[in-house]
Amino acid sequence: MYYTRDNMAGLLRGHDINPTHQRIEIAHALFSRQEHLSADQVMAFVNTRHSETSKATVYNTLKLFLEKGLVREVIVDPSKVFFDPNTTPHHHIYEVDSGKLSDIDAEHVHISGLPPLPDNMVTEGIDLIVRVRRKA
Amino acid sequence: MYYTRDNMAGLLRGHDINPTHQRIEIAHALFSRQEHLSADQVMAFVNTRHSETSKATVYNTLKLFLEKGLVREVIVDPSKVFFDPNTTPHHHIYEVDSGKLSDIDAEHVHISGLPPLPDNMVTEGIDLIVRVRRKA
DNA sequence: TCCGGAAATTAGACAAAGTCCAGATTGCTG
DNA sequence: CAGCAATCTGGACTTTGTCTAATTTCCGGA
Repeated sequence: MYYTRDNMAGLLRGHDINPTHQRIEIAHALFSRQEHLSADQVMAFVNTRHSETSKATVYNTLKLFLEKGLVREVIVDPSKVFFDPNTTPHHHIYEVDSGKLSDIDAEHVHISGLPPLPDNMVTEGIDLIVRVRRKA
Repeated sequence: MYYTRDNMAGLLRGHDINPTHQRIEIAHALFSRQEHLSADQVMAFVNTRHSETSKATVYNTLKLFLEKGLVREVIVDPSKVFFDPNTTPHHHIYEVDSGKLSDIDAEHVHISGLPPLPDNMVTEGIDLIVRVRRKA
C-alpha cells in the first residue's frame, strides 16, 4: 500500500476534505513518510520541490486534518506539536535528548485501574508516553 | 502538613537548593496551592503581593526546581508547560476544552505489555494522560 | 567593619511557534 | 462570462520561553 500523490485525493475525500493542490502536497508529505512531523517540517518538505505553500495554509490544513481525523496530534515536546499520520491506537516513545519519536503498537499494551470519569465527561483519547534517555 | 513560607526554606535545602527570597516565593506559590501552574501563573501569583520577581528568575527557578526533582513538568497543552508540585507517581486527566488538569493516583493503575527498550536507553518516566471532553 | 568574589537576580532584547486578517486566487455553477 | 463560495496568501501580531550583560545580594576572611 503506497501513498502516492494520486492516492491522496481519494484519502482526503474519504475524510470529507476537499482535495486541493496544497492539501494533497501536505497529506503526501506526512503519509509518504509515515513519520511524526512538526508544522515546520511539513512546510519545509512541501516547499522543497518548487510549489510554494504559505505558513498559514500549512497550519490551517493541519488543523483541518486533525478535525477530520486524518492525522493525530502528539504533544511531547514542550516547544512544538507533532502530527502523526498513524491514527490506529498506539503509544509513543520519546527520546528526550534527540527529540526522536517512535511508535508503540497499542495491541499488546494493557492499561487497567483507571478511575471512572464523571458522568458528563467522555474520553477523547489516552496518551501514553515513555520518556527515555541515552544511558550516561 | 502545611506549606507555609517558613517551611519552604527547609524543603528547598532538602533538595540541595539555596533558599533565596524569590525561590521561597515561587516554591510557596506552587506548594501552598498543590496545583498545576504555568510559568505565567506562577509569575502572576508571586507578584500579586508586592515583591517583584522577574520573568527570567521565574523561568530559571522553575528549571532549577525541575532539575533538583522538586517539581515535575506536565506537557499536555500544546502552548504551555505546567509545573506540578506533586512528585509522587501519578498520572493526569486533561480536560481539553477548559485546560483543567487533575491527578490520577498511580497506585491502582497498572500498565503492562510495554516493549523492552534498547540496551543503551533508560526510562526517564512514563506519562499517561487521559484526555477528556464535556459531553455534547 | 570592610573587601572581594561567587551566586543570584534583573530588564529588556531576542527567537520560535502559532494565530489572525484583509485581500487575492481559484474553481464552480448557472 | 459573471457571481459566489471556498481557499490561499503575506505579513503583522501574540505568546511562551531564552539569552545576555549589567547589577545586586550574600558571605567568608582580614
